[in-house]
Amino acid sequence: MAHSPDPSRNHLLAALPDAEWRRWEPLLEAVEMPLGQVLYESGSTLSHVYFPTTAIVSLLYVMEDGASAEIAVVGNEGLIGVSLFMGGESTPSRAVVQSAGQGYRLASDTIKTEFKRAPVLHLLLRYTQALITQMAQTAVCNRHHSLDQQLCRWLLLSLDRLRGDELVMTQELIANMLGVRREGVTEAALKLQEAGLIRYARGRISVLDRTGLEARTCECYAVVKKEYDRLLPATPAT
Amino acid sequence: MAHSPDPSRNHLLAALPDAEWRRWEPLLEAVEMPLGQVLYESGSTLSHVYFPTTAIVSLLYVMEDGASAEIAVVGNEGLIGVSLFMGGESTPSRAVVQSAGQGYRLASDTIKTEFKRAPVLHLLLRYTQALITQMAQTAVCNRHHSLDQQLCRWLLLSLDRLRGDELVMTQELIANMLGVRREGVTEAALKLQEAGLIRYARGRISVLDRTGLEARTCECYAVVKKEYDRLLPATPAT
DNA sequence: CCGGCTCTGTACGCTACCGAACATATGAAC
DNA sequence: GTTCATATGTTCGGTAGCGTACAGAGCCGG
Repeated sequence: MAHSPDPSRNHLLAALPDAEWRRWEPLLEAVEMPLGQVLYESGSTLSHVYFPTTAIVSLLYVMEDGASAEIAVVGNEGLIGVSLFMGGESTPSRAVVQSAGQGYRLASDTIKTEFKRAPVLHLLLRYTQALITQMAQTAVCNRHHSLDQQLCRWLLLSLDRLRGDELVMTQELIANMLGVRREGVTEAALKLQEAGLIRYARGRISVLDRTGLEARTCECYAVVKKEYDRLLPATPAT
Repeated sequence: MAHSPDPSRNHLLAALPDAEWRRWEPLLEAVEMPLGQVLYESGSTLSHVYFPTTAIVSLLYVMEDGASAEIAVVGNEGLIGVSLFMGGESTPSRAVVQSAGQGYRLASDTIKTEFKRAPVLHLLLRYTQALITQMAQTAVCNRHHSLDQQLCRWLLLSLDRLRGDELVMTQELIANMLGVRREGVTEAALKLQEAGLIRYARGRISVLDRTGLEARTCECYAVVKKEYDRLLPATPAT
C-alpha cells in the first residue's frame, strides 16, 4: 500500500467517467499480488474485482488430471472478475498471479451496485468483449500454431502488460500456461535465444528484439492486440 | 415465415421479461437460415442480432491461410451478435449457419436502444458469460484432448441444440469446424460407428447412444453444459 | 443405365510434440 | 566454500495428427 500509489495505472480505472471515479476512488483497496496468489478458484463466488496495476494475472483452466491451460492473461489493461457484473458470480476457471506486482480491488457488492447504478458502464462491457477475443484467439492458436509461435505470442502479450522488457518467469511456469511440456518450452526458448531475440537465465527473461518476436509469432497476437486497441483506446472513452 | 411460427422456441426470447417481450415481439423478423449462410463477417458491423429457433450457427475464425477453427456453437439457447450490446459492434470472427433452420432477428438499432432502455438486461449478459465459458473450454480442449474426444464433444454440443437425434453434416464440414483434416474425422467417426454409438452415411449422422458419447468425450462437454444450465435455467430468470 | 460428382475409406511417410530419464549449471543457504 | 534445491539442457522412443494420393461407394442427371 505504501509504494503502489496510483490506481490510474490501471487503464480501466483511468478511463472511468468522473462521476464513477469519484465514487469508486475511496472504495478502492490497494493490494499486493505475490507470484502464485490465487484470486479465485474455479466455481467459487468472487469476493472482489481486481484491477492490476503492475501485476499480471492468468486465467487458467485446471483439468481433472491436474494439467492446465491458460485461457487469457490480464494486466493493467483490464480486470479480474467479469463474472460479477456479467451476472454469473463465478466461472469454471482459476485466476493466478503470474507476475508479482500491485493492484487494487473493489468489493463484489460495490461493483454490483455500481453496475446497476450506472448501468451502461460501456467500459466494462467493451473490456469484456476484448477479453472474449483473447479467449477465442487462444482456442485458434492452440489448434493451429506451433509451440514456437505460441511462445512468441505469449511473451508479447505478457510484455504488453508490463513496464520494461524483462519478465520474471521460469520455463516451467510458461509450460503450465501454454499447456505443454517444460522441455518443449526449453527448446523453443533456445531457438529464440540463438536468434538473438531474447536472453534468459534462471527465471528471468529479457526481450532484446520485440520486432523480431512479432515477426515470428502467428497472426493471433496481432488480432488480439488490435482488438484491445480498438475497443479500449488510450483516450478515455466514457 | 409461414412455417416457423414460434419465437419462444428460442430460449432467450422465451425468457424475456413481459415488458421487453411486448416491445420486441412486433419487431422480430422471422428468417430462414440456410446451410452455409454467413450472418456476419470478421470485422463487419452487424446489422442484426439473430435468435435461432431451429438453426445452428458456428462462430469461427478463419485464418490468413484459409484454415479455420470453431470458437463456439450457438443454437436456440442463444443469440448471434453479442458484440452489439457489448459495445464493440463487430468481432474478428465469422458466423456461419452450420445446420439449416429458422430463426428471428432484430435490427441492431433496436437491440442497442433496448439495451440502454432496460439496461440491466441480465439475461443477455448471463448468456454472454455462458458463451465465454464455451470459448474458454474450446481453447482447453484444443490443447489437451484427442480428436476422438473432440468429435464426441462436438456431436453432443450440436445435438443439444437440435430436436431429434440426426444431424445433416458432412465429415468435411465437421473437419472445418474442429480445425482438423477430413481424414481424421473419418477415422474418429469410424471408431464411433464401430462402437455402435452413431450411424452415418453421406452427410447424415444419427446418434444411437448419447450416453456412450458422453462416456467417451472429455470433461469439456460437461463443463460447458453445466455452465449453460447454471446461467440460463429453463425457468425464465428475471 | 451411364457418367460424373460428392462423400467416405485407406495408405504412407513426415513432423511436432509427448513421456521419461538423466545431465549440467546456477544461485542461495549454511 | 560446500551443499542443495531449482532451473535449464539433452536424449530417445513413441504417437497423434498432417499432407498427399488415390480407391470405392452412393446419389443425381441425362
